Amino acid sequence: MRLLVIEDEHRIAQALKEGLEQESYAVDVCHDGEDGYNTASADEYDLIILDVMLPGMDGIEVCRKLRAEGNHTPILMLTAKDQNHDIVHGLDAGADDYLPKPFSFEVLLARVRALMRRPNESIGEILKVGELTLNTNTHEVKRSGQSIKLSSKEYSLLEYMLRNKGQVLSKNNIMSHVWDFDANILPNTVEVFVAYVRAKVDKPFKDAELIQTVRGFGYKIGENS
Amino acid sequence: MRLLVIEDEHRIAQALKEGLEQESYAVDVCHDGEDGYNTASADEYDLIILDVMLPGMDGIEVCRKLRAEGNHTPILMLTAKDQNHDIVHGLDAGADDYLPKPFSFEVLLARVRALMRRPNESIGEILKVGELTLNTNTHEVKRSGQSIKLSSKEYSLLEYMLRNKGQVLSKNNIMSHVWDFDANILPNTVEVFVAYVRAKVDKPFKDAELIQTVRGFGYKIGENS
DNA sequence: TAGAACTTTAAAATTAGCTTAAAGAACTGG
DNA sequence: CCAGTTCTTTAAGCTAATTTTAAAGTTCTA
Repeated sequence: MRLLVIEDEHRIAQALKEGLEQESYAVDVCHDGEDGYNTASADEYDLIILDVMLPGMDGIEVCRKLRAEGNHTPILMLTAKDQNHDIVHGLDAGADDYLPKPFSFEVLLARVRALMRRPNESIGEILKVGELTLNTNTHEVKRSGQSIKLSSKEYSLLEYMLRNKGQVLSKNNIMSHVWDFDANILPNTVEVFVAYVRAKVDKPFKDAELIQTVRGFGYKIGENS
Repeated sequence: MRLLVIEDEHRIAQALKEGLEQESYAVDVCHDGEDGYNTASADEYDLIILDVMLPGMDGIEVCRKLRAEGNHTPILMLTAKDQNHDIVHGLDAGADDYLPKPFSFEVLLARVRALMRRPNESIGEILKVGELTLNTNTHEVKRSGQSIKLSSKEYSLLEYMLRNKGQVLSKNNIMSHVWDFDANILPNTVEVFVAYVRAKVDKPFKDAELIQTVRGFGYKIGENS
């Protein structure tokens, strides 16, 4: 779990870093709002500990900007004692929690744990065609309940086709979307991989063939012709 | 939104009820732990405001019992001022938040709003996959009742995987969540640590291998393929 | 029915991941 | 503060799986 601490007082920042590292968290530190904001939006953290009072851009502002750009990383805000308006503003700016200074490390840790405890909410996008499903999170591919094991390229090919189901995809199109840029591939490679995927996804099942050849144009995945 | 207030001081309970009703929440009140616990487990509330100090069964106990029976209703705990151990115990018992008395109504309202915003059903602090458990509080890791000793990095890696169980995590993803910022690590380091964790967590146990390699994509922790 | 378009097969080339060993860091107990 | 220990990281060799190519076989259609 990787945390970002945005706190201008070096003494506190250092203490937090050390204490949290003791608890086996990976911790990065920024000392002003600007820097903190940039770091937070550039990298994916699991939690941000954010001081309200910061030189330049303050904590509320940092928080608001991160939320505005769709960043949902949990934020624990450190507020000055008895500054209720900080708390209210902070929470309204999208902070998930606050901790009034001064606080004991033990309490901080409990708050951090509580915030980390949130759901595994990753919304697994599941691509489907007929009885075939592909879970983009777990990379699980199934047909009629039966699990299918694909290699990396096979998976990429199938995923690409499913994301464009019903459409006819030319070999060139497939080549440029499934292989990378500098990948000098022959069209035959696509044919071979289509065959591999068919062998695992279509052949073992009696019902409709999902992957269809459109002679002269390319391939298509879909339920019926 | 329906709230339950469990608070023995009638004056405070009444003030909360009125204030919250003003905000158009439906509010029920209980005056002791027993009654509060029964009410909370009988009916489905959207939020429970729970005083720690209660006659009979105290707030911590109420909280623990509700969580034990799988109730995930967000709980905001009211603690006595400067009783840090209350806070820690409360959070560890599964409370989602706390508010030290005395508090302004404005702050309470902000906390209530924040909790309501939060996705329900936050995961407990014990992470599990099959027979494997990891206690994020004590850092204890067990499989089939047997205690397993992990180093700090090994622990971090396993925790991260468990928090994202079922999902395929690329080496890069793992690198950026388990190691910090300036950590220049090779992907091979991840491979080595996965091997270490496997050696302690999977190898000594005959049953299913929990940590799976998804060739070309990364690693996944989960019960079955 | 000839030729283009696709399929299949099998072998060669490449790569990902595992293992091992050893160097360097960070702790620990005296 | 130092020596021994444990933990973290790198590097290199190995294996097995995947990717790619090439060539021979089929099918379709004009």
